[in-house]
Amino acid sequence: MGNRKSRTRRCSLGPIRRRSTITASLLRWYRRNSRDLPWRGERDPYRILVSEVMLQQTQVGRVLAKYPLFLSRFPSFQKLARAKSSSVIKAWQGMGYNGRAVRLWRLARTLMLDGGGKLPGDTRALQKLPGIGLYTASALACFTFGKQVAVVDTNVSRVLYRLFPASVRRRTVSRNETIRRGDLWDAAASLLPKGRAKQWNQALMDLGSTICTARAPKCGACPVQAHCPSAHQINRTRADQRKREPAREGIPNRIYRGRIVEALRNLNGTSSIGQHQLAVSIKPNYRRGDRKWFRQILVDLERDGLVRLARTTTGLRVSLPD
DNA sequence: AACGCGGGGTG
DNA sequence: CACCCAGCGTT
Repeated sequence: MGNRKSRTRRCSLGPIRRRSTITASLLRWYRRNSRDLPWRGERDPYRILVSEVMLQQTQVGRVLAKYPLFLSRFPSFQKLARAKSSSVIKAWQGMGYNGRAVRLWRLARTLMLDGGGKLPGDTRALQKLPGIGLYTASALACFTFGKQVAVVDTNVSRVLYRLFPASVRRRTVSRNETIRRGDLWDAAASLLPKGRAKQWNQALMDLGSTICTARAPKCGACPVQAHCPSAHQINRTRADQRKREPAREGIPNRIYRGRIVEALRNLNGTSSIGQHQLAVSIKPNYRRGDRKWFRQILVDLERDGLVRLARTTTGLRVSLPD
């Protein structure tokens, strides 16, 4: 793959000489500037998995604050699998995207049930597990099993697009600078320095998160600025017309969802709460006209495994699932 | 390909 | 206030 002669990849990234210079510069920079993150010192695949799932669309700073507590509460696949999903959802407090907690819990149960209690080592098998997509599978393969595979997250994606704009074409611009997926992963794979995938992937991530940032990148401090066609040319972030999300009185549904789960976390023990009392607590001006809307939110949450709904003679009661 | 999903930090 | 974040699953 690093063979200069038979490069038949679709997306050539230019002369091999310049690529070597870039990889060498970046690896050198990384040796002196790597972030010291707790999961980078871990060997246990479980502990790395937890960090990767937490890091899905969630900033490092927030994960740092929650990671140790979660691990002390659930130190292993087995402990996680034996726990009630409600306790996992509670431990997820403050992380956002609560569905990740449910999927992680389901993953642990799947593993204890028919996976021999251990993560598979290859990307393909990993991706079949709940909550593990292409990124997380690749990250696990590389960071815990030492596989020489590319790992492309939002940081890497941005760095590659800026460094190789001609080769890594941007197909669509959506929320994040989304790049045409195939090209991007191909480009990342063709860049991997032999035997250094782990350092290389983490170097790209660190560069993206500390220097080559989405807004106001610090090109003057960049180790590869001399090779970057985008250096000092990032003027403004794109107006990125966000689609409006489903909302009620200006507040997105997902915020109400978050409020509901948070309210249930704060109930004591196994208790549940009546639908109306819950509704009023998460939307103070709750009215009859909101009933259908609120019911749908609850049904969606139930589908996502985040709440349990119980029909009683007095009406609907809501709690965290067992 | 386009959505929906949390919630806090930043410019 | 709008953008941003170590993405994933569904449609």
